[in-house]
Amino acid sequence: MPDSEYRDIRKLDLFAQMADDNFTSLMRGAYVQNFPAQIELITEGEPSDFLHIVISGSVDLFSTWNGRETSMATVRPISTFILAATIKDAPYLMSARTLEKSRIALIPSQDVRAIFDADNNFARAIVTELAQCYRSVIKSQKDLKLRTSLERLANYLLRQQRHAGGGAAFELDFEKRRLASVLGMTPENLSRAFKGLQPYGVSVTGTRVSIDNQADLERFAKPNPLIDDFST
Amino acid sequence: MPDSEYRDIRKLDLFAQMADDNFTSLMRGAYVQNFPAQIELITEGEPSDFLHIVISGSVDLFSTWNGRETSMATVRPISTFILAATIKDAPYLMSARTLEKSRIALIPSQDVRAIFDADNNFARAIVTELAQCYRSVIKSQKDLKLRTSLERLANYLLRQQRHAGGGAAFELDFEKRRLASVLGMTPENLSRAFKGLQPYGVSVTGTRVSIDNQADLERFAKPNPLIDDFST
DNA sequence: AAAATCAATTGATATATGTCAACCCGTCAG
DNA sequence: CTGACGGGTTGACATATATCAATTGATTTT
Repeated sequence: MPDSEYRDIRKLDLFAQMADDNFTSLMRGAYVQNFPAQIELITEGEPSDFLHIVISGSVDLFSTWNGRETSMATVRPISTFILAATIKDAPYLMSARTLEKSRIALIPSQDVRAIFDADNNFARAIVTELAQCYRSVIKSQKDLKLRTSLERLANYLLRQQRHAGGGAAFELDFEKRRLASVLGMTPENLSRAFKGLQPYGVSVTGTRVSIDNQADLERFAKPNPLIDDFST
Repeated sequence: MPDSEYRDIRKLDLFAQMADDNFTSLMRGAYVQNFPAQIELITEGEPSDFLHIVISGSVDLFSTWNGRETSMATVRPISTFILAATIKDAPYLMSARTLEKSRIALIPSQDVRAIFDADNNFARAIVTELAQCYRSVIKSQKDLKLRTSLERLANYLLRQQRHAGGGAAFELDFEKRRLASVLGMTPENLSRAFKGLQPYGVSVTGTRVSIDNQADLERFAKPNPLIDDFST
């Protein structure tokens, strides 16, 4: 692993405070691999052998049941996924596939658990990370249960806009079919939802979105920090 | 606080392994109170001043947005809630109200965070607890996104049946209107869903449910451990 | 360039779910 | 006893969302 990657991983909240020895030892056991797009990295139900870190590219976390599939989240550099399964030594609840060519570090789960037992700072960082993950899913759950698909899209656009810097025009960072799945609707319905937001000043061309009437859209979307803020 | 309660709380996974001194110190700062039914204990958005422990009774965790309300979970003795907010020192994402007369212990959040910093066993227990909570919400999310309301009800009944000991007949432990909210549907729709399960051998009288054709119902519900098992 | 592919869109239609109003039936207070 | 209340149910209807089939448009392959 190049030094720059090593340092980038070290900077993650999860690893920043742990003892040098322990971090080095974790990394010594790690594999780093380049994967092409559309490779299934893990399959739900399997034992959690590795903690994964996305170094570059992006990864889709999804789940299936009875022939249906839904996208649960997208992981972008640099962050980890499958932490809860690793810590609990329990089966993966979600599958993961690369969305594009991606570079992934794999840390054996038993190493993570061993260092977790030995390094208190690491253990604390894991608590913070898990609490963050937990709260994110709760927010997503509220989004799903309290809003219609049109409202979910409107709020997603506002979040994405802010994430992109706040300008009136920005790019979707999803393929639309996957955005639909993340938002809990069909691609057809997403197309119609975009049209449904036209009266509020939303226009779309390809992946480029432009919000022409910020106030109108916000009045409709009613964004709420307890659902839409990433940080809290 | 009576000794028996003290010991029951001590037995919780969250507190079982921590040092005696630290547990005692946590409990010394705790308030224990009896609340009548339908009291709002906490309101989403407020700072998380206390970690709550339900000693007896039951508590509904719910959220609201734009005049709508949805039930997120029910907490039954003996367990804690609002752990993630306490640890992150972040606002509550959910509100909580008593469903019946309930006895609740309140531990000041800053005490929890202080002991969390001082007691490694406690910190580890928190990790396990949070990982568990996180995985529960993920399962619930999968349930919501991958299943229709009829399928959610069918699987809920199977879970509840197992929880009640596995016999063909058992009691719902929810008021139906709240069950509807937990399952993400309206009370009217729940009524119809129960009827929709009659062909699979489900009959309901009041809160008593009887599953007359286990195999048929399971064939329809297709329960899956990665969604429906509590433990994993 | 022609053909093949695939995401995105559109229209027609079906299904799922929500809403509203009415009613039933227990419980409880007067 | 009686009337008010509240949860649950039912029917009629409205809306939201999914499904299916066809088309478009862009991109890649041959």
